[in-house]
Amino acid sequence: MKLGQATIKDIAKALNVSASTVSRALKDYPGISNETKKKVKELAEHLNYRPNAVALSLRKSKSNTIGVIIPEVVHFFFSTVISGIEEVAFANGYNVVLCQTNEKFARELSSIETMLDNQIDGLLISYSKETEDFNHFQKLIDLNFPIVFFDRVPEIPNTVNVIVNDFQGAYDATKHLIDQGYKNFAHLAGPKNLTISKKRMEGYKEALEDHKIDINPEWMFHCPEGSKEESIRIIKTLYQKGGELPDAIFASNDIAAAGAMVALKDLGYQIPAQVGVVGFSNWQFCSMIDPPLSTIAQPGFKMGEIATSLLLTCIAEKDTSNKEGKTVILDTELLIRQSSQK
Amino acid sequence: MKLGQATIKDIAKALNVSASTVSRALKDYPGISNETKKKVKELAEHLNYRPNAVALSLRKSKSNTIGVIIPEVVHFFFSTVISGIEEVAFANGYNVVLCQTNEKFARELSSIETMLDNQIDGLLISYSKETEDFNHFQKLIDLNFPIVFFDRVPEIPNTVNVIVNDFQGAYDATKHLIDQGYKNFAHLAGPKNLTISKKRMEGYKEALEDHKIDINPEWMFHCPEGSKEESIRIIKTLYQKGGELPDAIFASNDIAAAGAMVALKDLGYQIPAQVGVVGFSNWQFCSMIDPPLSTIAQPGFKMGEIATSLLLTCIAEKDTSNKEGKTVILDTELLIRQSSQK
DNA sequence: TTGTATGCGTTATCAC
DNA sequence: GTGATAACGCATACAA
Repeated sequence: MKLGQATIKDIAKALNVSASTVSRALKDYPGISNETKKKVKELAEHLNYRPNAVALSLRKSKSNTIGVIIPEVVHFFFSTVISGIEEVAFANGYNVVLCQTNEKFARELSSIETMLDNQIDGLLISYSKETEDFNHFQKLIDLNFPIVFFDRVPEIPNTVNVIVNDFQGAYDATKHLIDQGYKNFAHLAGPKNLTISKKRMEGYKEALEDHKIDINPEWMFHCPEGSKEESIRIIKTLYQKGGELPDAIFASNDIAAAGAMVALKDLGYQIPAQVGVVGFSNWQFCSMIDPPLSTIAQPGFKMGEIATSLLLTCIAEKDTSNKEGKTVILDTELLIRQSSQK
Repeated sequence: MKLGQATIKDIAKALNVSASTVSRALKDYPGISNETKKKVKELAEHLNYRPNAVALSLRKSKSNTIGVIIPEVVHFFFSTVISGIEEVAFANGYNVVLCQTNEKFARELSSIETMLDNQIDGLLISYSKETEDFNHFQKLIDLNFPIVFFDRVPEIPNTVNVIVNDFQGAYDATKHLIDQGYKNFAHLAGPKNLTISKKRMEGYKEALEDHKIDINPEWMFHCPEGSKEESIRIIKTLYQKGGELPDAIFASNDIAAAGAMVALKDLGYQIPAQVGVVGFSNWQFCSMIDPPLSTIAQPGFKMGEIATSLLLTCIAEKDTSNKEGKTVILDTELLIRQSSQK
C-alpha cells in the first residue's frame, strides 16, 4: 500500500471477490447484491480508496485534463483569465495544466508537445508575441483536436475563438478623448503580429476619421516590448523634439500608457490638462496611479469561463464532425478616470 | 491512428517485429542490430511517434508532474513564484498542474485530493488564509510524500520550506521610517493565522523597541481581507477621530498600503511630509502610484526556483528515509521611494 | 449475482 | 538479437 493508495485489487483480495465485482459495486452497477455492495463500499471508505486517475486515463483514453498556454502569468489580464478557466474546469471535473511561453515561440511548440504527450483532452491557448506561423495549430485542427483560442487568435479558418471587441474598445477610448476636446492624437500600438494590436489601431483610426481628424502616421509607434521603459523612451524622444506635439495619447496597453505618463510628468506636462492619456486592459494599478488612468476594461474572468465552456463543448462533440468555427466577442467597457478628463 | 498518435504497436506491426524490439530500439538498448534500430527510428520519426506519457506514468508509477497550489494567481507575488516554479520544472522535464484555492480551505483540500488522484510526484503549496488545521499536510508528510511549502508555511515539524525573511523585512521597513524622523507608528497587519503576518508584526515591534519607541496597541490593525477598501475604511476611521495620530504607517502588504495612501490623500494629508508609508511585496504598481510607494521587495521568482529544486530533490531521495526538515530563508530588500522620505 | 478475459501503451523479465 | 508474457489500475464484453 504505497502512499496509502489502496487499489481495487487490494479491496478484492481482502473481500475474496474479484476485481470486477469491486469495480462494479463501487459504481452501483445493476446486478450486484446489496450485501457485497455494502461490504465493498465500507472497505473502500475505510481504506480511503480513490481511483487512480492515470489508470482511468489510459483505460478510457480520456484524461479529464485541459491544457492552458498563455504568454505570461504575471500579466494581470491573463491571470484573470486563468481564474475563469479554473473555475469552469474545476466545476466540470477537469484539471488544468498550465504552461507559460514567456512570449517565446519555441516554448510554445514544446509546451504543446508535452501536453499532447500527456493526453490532454483539449487546449486553451493565447499564443506568444513571437508566433507568426500557425502550422502547429493547423495540424491540431486538421486532426479535429479540441482547441479554443482566446484573446490572441490566429488568422486561420474554422477556429473557435473568444476575444474582446478590441476595435470597439479602441474606438470608444479614442472617441472619448475627442469628446474631451483634445486635438492632436498619438497612438502607442502593440506588437505587429497580434490581431489585437491591429484591431485596436483600426478602432483608433476609424474614430479619428469619423470625426474628420487627421491621422499623423509619425505619431503611431509600435511597442514590441510593451514595457514601461520602452514607452518612456518613445514619448521622451517625441516630446523633446519640439514642434507640433500630440495632446492626446491612446496606448494599446496600460503599461505603455503608464510609461507615457511618467515621461510626460518628467517633462513637466500636466495630465490631463495639457495631455490626455487612455490605456487598455484595466490593470489593478490604473486606479492607483496619479492621475488615475482612464482605460478600457476587458472581461478577463468571463473570457476564461466562456473559452473553457466552449472547449468542453468541443470535447464532448469531438466525434460529431461539426467542424464549424465560431468567435465569441465580448464587450469592453470604457472606464473614465482623471487622466483623460480635460 | 486516432489523433495522429502512433503507438509502439503500430510501429511493430508495420515492421513485422515485436513491440519489445521497438521499445528497445527506440531507447538504444544494447543487443539490437543496427539495422532494426535504424528502421524503427526512421519509421518512428516518420509517424511522428511520441511516447504516451499516461501509459508511462502507469507503468513507472511516476508522472513527472508536480502539483502547485496557491491562493491566487492574480496576486503579483504568487504569479512571480509560478514563473520560477515553471522554469525549473520545465528544465527538469516536469509538468506543472496548477490549482488556486481562492483562499478557501475546502478548495485546498479538494485540490490536493485531485492532484493525488492524478499521481503527482510532489506538491508545492502556499496555503489559504482560511487554513488553520494542518492535518491534511501532516498525513502527506507521514506518508513521506514529497511536499515543499513556500511563503506561507505551517507550524509543523520536519517540513521543507522556502520563505523570505519577513521579520527582517518588516524590521528594515520600520527602522527606515524611524530613521526618517517619524515619531508615531501604526501597523496594518495581515491575517492572524499566517506566520508571515506574525513575523512582520514582530519585526515591526522589535524595531520600535530597539529605538525606544512606544508601541500603541490601538494603532495595530488586522486586515483579514487585505483589500484596498478595507484599509481605506480603517485609516479613515482612525484619522477622522482626531486626537493624537500616527505619522508613519507600515503595512504588511502593498495593497493595504496603497489603500492607506488613498485614504490619507482624501483627508488632505501630505505624503510623505505629514505621514510616511511603507508597504510589503513590491507589486508592479508601487513605482507608478503617487507618491511612489516604498516597500520591501520579495524575491518571488527565486523562491519558486528554490522551492522547485528542493521538491525535485525530495522526489529523488524519496526512498532514502531522510525525513529531516529544512527551511530556506531568502533575503528581502528595502526599496526606498518617495512615500517614506520625509 | 459474480467471475474471467482482454485491452489501454509501455517496459522489465524471462526465454529462445 | 529478438520475441512472448506479465504487469501498472481500471473497466467492460462475455461467460457462467
